Amino acid sequence: MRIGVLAAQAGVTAKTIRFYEDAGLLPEPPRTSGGYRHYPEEAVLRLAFIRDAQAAGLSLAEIRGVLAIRDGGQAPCAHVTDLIDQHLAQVEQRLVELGQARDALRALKRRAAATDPANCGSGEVCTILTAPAAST
Amino acid sequence: MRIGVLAAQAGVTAKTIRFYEDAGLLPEPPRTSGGYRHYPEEAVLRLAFIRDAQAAGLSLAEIRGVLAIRDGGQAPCAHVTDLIDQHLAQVEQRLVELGQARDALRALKRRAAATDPANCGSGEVCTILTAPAAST
DNA sequence: CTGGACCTTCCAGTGCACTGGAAGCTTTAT
DNA sequence: ATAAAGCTTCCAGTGCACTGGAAGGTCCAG
Repeated sequence: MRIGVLAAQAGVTAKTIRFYEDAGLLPEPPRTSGGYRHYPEEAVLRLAFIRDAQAAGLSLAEIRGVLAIRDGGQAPCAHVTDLIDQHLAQVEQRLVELGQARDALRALKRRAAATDPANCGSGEVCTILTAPAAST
Repeated sequence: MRIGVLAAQAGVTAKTIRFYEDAGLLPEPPRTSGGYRHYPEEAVLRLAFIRDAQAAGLSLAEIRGVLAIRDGGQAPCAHVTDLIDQHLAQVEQRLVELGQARDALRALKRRAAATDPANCGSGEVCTILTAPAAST
C-alpha cells in the first residue's frame, strides 16, 4: 500500500511516517518504479505498536531500542520490562511532585483570597506569589 | 552591582539574566562607561519573584504579563488569582492523567511478569505492549 | 492530454527555557 | 605591563516529536 493509505489506516500523517523512517523506527520500504514508497500490510502493526508504546510513555528513542532488539531476532521482553519499571518509577515520582505543586497552588489560592490589593505596595511585584512556593 | 554579582545573589547564571532581559522580564539596566550592565539592589527581588512564580508553575510568558501589570502601576492581584486558578486546574487534570498512566503501567508490569519469552512469535513486536495501554 | 490528487525531497520552524561558544572589550590584581 | 577574570554581542544548539511549505515528479480519470 502507499504511504497515504498506511497513514490513514494507522491514524498518523504521511509526514509522520517519513519522519519515523528517518528516525530509524520504520525500515525503508521498497519503492515503485515511480519512486513511491510501497508498504506491506505489517507496517500497520508496526505503527500500532509505536502508538501503544508511546501511550505507555516510552520515548521514540526507547521504542527504537525495542524495535531494534526485535528486528535483531530477539524477544525484547527483558528490555521492555526494564523500561516499564523505569517509567513506572518516573511516573510515581512525578505524581508526588505534582501533588506537592497542587498543594502549593492551593496555598497560594488561599493567600490570594485573603489579599487586599490596597495592601500591596509598589515595592514588591506581588505579595501573593513571593516567598511561599519556593520549595520545588 | 554587576551582572555576575546579581547572578550569584539570585542563584541564576549571567546568561539567564541577559536572556530574561531579551525576553522582556527585566528592564534594561543602565550601563557603566565601559558598557557593563549596572543593576540596582531591587533586581535581586525581581529575579526572586520570577523564581517564585516559576515554582508556582507560571511560564515566562505569564510572568512577563504579571510584571507588565505591576510595571504599569497596577496591582496584579486579579490577574495572578486567575493564573493560579488556571494552573491549579491544569495540575489537577494532569494528576488524573498521570494516575491513569500509572495504572496502565502497573497493568503492563503484571502482564510482563506473566509473559514467557518463548511464547512470543516474531510476527509481532512485543505482546506485552501491544493493545492494552491504548486508553490515554 | 490535462487537471488534480498524491507522491517525492529538502529545509526550516514549532515551543520552552535556557545553554554553549566564539571573538573581542574592560577591569582588577600583581 | 600583563595576565586573568569578568563583561560584551551574536549566533547557534539543546530535546522532543513532529509540522509546514516549496518545488517538483507520478498516476489516474475523464
